[in-house]
Amino acid sequence: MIENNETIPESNDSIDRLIHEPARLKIILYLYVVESADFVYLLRQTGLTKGNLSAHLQKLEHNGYVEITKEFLNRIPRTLISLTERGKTAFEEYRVVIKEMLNY
Amino acid sequence: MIENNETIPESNDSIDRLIHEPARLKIILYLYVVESADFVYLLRQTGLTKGNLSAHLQKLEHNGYVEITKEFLNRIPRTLISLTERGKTAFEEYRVVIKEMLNY
DNA sequence: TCAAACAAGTTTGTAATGCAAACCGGTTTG
DNA sequence: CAAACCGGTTTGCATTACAAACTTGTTTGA
Repeated sequence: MIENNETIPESNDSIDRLIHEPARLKIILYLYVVESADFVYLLRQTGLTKGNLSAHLQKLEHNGYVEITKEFLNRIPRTLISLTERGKTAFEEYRVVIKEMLNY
Repeated sequence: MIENNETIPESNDSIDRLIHEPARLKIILYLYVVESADFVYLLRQTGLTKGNLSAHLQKLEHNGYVEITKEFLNRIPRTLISLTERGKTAFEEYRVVIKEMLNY
């Protein structure tokens, strides 16, 4: 039923939860400076477990924030990950939002 | 079932998830400037639903970040919420951590 | 007068999420 | 040629955020 005259929550939450999640924030921070990294590198840098990293990367990929390409480097698979333009922009916007919130 | 989490110091320089959650971050931001607010005020300011606000406040209270006192103002209940010293410190530390992270 | 509406929260049910263990296909090693 | 190893992915589980439903008490109004 329709009800309740409570304040309508502002749908404009503005914090991008996809980036906000600490594990993904870490990932993005690395990608932002490196421009391209492979799975193993991120694994070491972030300290996440493999499963965890894999899941987060897939989430980022599904949202178009990162691009994942797989290649073989003399028979060994190699997964390259890079921030897309969209991901880069989203991160920059996220940073602005947080900065304003915490005002510094 | 594992219980208890009293006073686990956020020792490491990792992100304090209790503050990091957007809904609670909002709450804390208001409390940080206002020093004391009532439930209804926070409700309007944050745009959260009542249930949601209630749950988050309880979580903050259980971790000693806020103090909740209930009083009656001519028969009407009034819930006052304020940041504790611990909460204030935690927030300031959180801000430093985020700042460092995003200010590479 | 008393029931219906309202106000201020709390509790409950559920869907989404993060996490690590288990798994998998291929490769190297002993 | 089996066992260990690598680079990931999938699965199962515990936690969480969220809003609906409920609760307790007060005001309104017919």
